[in-house]
Amino acid sequence: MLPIQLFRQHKDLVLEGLKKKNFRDLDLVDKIIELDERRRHVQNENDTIAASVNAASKNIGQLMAKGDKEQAEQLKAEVAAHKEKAKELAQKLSELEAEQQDMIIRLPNLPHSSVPAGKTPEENEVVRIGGTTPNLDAQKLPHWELAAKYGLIDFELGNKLTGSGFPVYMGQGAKLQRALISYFLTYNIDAGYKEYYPPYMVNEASAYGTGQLPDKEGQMYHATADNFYLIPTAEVPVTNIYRDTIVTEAELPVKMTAYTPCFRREAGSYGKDVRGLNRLHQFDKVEIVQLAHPDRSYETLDSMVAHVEKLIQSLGLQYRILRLCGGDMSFTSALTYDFEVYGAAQERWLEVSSVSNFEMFQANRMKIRYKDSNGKTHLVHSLNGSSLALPRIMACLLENHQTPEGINIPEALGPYFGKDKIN
RNA sequence: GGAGAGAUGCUCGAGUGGUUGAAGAGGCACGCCUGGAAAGUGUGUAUACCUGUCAAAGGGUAUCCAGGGUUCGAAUCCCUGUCUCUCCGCCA
Repeated sequence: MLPIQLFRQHKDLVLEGLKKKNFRDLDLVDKIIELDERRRHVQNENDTIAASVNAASKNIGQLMAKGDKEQAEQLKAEVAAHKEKAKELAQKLSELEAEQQDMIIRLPNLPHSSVPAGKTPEENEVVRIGGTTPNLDAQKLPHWELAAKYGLIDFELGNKLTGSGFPVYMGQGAKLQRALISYFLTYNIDAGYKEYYPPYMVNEASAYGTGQLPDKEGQMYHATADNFYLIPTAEVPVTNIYRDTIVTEAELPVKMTAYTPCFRREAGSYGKDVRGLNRLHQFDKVEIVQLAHPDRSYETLDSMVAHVEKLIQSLGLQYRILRLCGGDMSFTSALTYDFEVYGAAQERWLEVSSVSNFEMFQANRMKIRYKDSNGKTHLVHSLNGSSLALPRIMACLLENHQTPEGINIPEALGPYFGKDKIN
């Protein structure tokens, strides 16, 4: 949610940003500004009348204490006349506040100046490509066949237990999963991130805080009996740890990491995109989240990109980094880098991480602030990224490191997996 | 799931209708004291919005879990919800 001050002070920037993000309903901006003026006017009236009622009440109290009943009764009658008007204004004010909130909440975050214009994923900018494509022979297999060949994952069994998109990992497949989680977490912790193990379900307030609600409830599984949502990413519970808190400037940046499974309904997707591990309803992910000083959040973003890049490199995978164009960015993001890894058998790029700076968009919703040396509070900037999403990493590890003798496990995973080959 | 108790500021904790945004204590910050420290001592220490201003100071409104209600006036009374604790039941 954009701060209202931004509309009042920099309307042009708001409009420019919204256009870049391909937001259509630009009239909303003027409506918000107009509504804001009305709201302030009404608040002024409301405050004035409330002040007079308060003063009169105080007077009545003093008169009562003195025993001057007559005077008190007279004042009461006077106040009663104001009361109706006061109630009306208070009602009006809360209506206007709600209306304003409803409008602002519909506006996406503004893109950073470096975000390329564009509407579709094709217009994303390739920042760089790293790693190398393995030389696989003609017998190369896609990961779902490798998974079957080595008994790593049973997709059919998942269908039986739950439904499609809920694979069962087993044997060395399960172990590889566990090894990846441990490796990623340790890697993050070594870089100064504090590990958290959060709930897998969140309440409405949390889902609202990171921007899943309203509007995107269709993407989450909803436990209606208790009104909880299964988390679509660890970002939700982890960022909300700091909801409604004020930290000192010295505490920034706050660096957090967590492993969680992620649950996504992915309604409407089907076909070859969802083959094997490419798209699941439940998958594992290790997430990194930072709360940064507004002046330094882009340095933070760069450092997170470098951090994720190094992690992918250590797995010996070919990857590319994209800077998303305005139209392909998420609602809440100001700048997003996507990491894609090349699946050498499928011959497709697969997204394995998305590193974003949300600037103050989430912080404003969640009221995450810091206090500067003058004692003034400001919103922090929030950032997050995957490091990393497991299924597609596993898919690419299987595909890219396959040999006739088995699947080579990258050296970095040795301490966690305990073997250098799946066979 | 059943019964009961409770939710106050950074923390503890007082407060059952009238200058209570909130006593007291602790913590923290700054000053004094000191050769330096401790002790002592003084001051300060919530958030949002409105107003004001180049900034600020200042003024106003709201907030004592949340949302409603009673009242001229609510932290204090009533209703609903949430959460916590204790006991019982169940249970990995």
